[in-house]
Amino acid sequence: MPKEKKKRATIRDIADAVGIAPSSVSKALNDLPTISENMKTLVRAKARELNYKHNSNAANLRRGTSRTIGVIVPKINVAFFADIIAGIEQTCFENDHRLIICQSDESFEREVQAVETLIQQNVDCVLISLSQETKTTDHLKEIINHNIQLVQFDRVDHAFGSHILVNDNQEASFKAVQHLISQGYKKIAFFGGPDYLPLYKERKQGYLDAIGASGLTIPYNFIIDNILKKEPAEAAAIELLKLKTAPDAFFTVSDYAALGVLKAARLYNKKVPEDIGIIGFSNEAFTEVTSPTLSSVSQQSKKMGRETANVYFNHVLNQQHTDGKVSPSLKLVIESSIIVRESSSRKNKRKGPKKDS
Amino acid sequence: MPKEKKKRATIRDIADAVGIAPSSVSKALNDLPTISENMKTLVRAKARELNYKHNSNAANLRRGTSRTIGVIVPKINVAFFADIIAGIEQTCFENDHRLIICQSDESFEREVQAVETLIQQNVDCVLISLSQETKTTDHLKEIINHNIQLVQFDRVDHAFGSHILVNDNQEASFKAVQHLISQGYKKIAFFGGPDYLPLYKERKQGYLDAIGASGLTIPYNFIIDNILKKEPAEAAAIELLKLKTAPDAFFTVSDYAALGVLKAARLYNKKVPEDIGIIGFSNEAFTEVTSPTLSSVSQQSKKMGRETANVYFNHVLNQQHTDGKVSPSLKLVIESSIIVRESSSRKNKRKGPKKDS
DNA sequence: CTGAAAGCGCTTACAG
DNA sequence: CTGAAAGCGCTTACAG
Repeated sequence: MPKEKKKRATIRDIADAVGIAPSSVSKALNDLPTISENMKTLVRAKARELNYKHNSNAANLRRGTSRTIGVIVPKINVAFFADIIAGIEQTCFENDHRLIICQSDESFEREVQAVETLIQQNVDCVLISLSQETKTTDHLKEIINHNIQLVQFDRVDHAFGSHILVNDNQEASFKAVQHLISQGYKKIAFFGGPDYLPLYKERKQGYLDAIGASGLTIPYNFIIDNILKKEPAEAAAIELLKLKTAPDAFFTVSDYAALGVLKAARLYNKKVPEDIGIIGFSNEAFTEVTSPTLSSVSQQSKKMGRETANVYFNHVLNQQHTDGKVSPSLKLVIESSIIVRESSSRKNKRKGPKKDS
Repeated sequence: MPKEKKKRATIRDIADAVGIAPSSVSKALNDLPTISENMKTLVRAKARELNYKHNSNAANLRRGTSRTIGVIVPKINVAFFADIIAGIEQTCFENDHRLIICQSDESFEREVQAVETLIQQNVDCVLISLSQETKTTDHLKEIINHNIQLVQFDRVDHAFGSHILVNDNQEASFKAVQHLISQGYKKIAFFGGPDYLPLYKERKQGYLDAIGASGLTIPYNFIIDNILKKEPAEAAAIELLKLKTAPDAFFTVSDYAALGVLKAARLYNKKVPEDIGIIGFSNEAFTEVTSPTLSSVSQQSKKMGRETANVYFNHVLNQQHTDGKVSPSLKLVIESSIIVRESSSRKNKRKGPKKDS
């Protein structure tokens, strides 16, 4: 065997070997109806023999479409985004599209660069969740300017006219608190996030709505913002549990905070869920392994990824094929689900909660 | 504004606008020394004005190289692989390469398809961690046959001649057990994985080596295979703790198993780390939030991702540039680090363990 | 320093 | 049903 690099086989090689024109080879490989079955069989056999691989670069250039989706997320290795990416990948695979992944690392500058990269790569569609630093959206306009489809998800700019996919934070909180009430808890404390972020504002509003709808009265000091981590949650829970009228349940907008509450309860020898109910948010992996296991709100992140990609595949592509018109921007909301585990199951104890996959 | 799709600007558009040849525009934009600074400035200004974006597809086709890396992992949304991908992405970004991600979903068939896809995409290099189903490597040979570089990581076929990057499982276990011994634990039990997998065989050997080196004697029944989850670990630990001569420490090859041991210890009112020492493996996120926090072996997955990509960027590319020779296959081992937390810190209690990022 | 020409490997009207 | 020709947007010897 000679050592020199063997060049990849091209349709021309197949054409020469079979004794037909390259254009016919192309049509045969693409299974166009204008080629005889006989010839297709011949061509396919020769292609296999020559170890021919289709050259996407060339085809993309010619076609002007790349069958590639680009996705930009703040962090690839945060469980929420990793799950979303897994969902997107699955849907892309089903639709025979490639996936190029960029991470902004929460930097506006890197996000702009990522957009630039994806435009250069000629992707057909960009799926993006904005970085924390992102305040302007000129770079998103660039995407549109280059006739590339755009779908925003989770961290979105509502003011920018694109398809959008978000969680139902408010409704999810509402349901979480409703669940606690259904279990007989009456004095439900709330540990929120920084109130200036829409996400946390919504989660708080859902709590307030559920309390309001139930007719329960909650003291002001049961509602505390900006408690996302374990340690502050533990400290805050201890303060509340000291009170004469202490909470009998906690709804926290973070699972880490729920963990802190759990520790505080243990310190006070309060039994969970008998004396104290707890439900967190995000359905982190550890909620399944604590003792007791922690109830939580699942954002169904993998499903969210699938839905995001499907906005392109089902909605945009179909529209383009059928009427060629640009459809108005979609606003989709992914329904969260309440994962009931031990920490909030005072009645009708369940085994084997639904798993989020 | 007219509604028709505006075409992307090309180098020809710039050429016409500036009044020079397209080839000169290309050279100017690529900053080749053969073009005057004056002209470069002119061209760049016009490019910006026309909102020109480089077309990677065209350039790749012409150059025959895509500046794109392909990566195939079993699961995108498993923390270990998500971290590895984050590391790979970071290194690709630093080296101005794109990243195409495929997941085999532990299916051999999908892995073969992913390889096919990446060859078609003309990637310059494939980074792969094999699926559980993968027993043959003809598809890897295909990669080589198409002059594409190949680096295997973590789940590798040692027999296949490619660059390889793996963890130091055996050495890591050795160090973990050594750590327990240094803390004064003497009767150290081992909960392993399925013994037929090399990974777990290595971890077990490391344990045995450390015990052997220390001169300690361990009863046979302290060594139990195939305990990876929480519940079996809890049950097994309970059985051991019942004994007259019970273990005073547990090394488990999974953090979930460590969690089960922790629960068993709590049941027996054994204090951790005073009465019982525990160290797990993988440094899962939850090890930081349990009470007490769990010591664990960190595989430094993000670093592993960076190193994997760097095999291509530092080693392969450099070799190609300097002497053009194909270098022999590299075998790299990533050193794990012992993350000492509360569950094994009987002496010299530390605060703030090193974080794995 | 600038330009004309060829060509990367496909696909797609168009002709026959 | 098959083929000849043009061209997608670049890059790169080569000439001047």
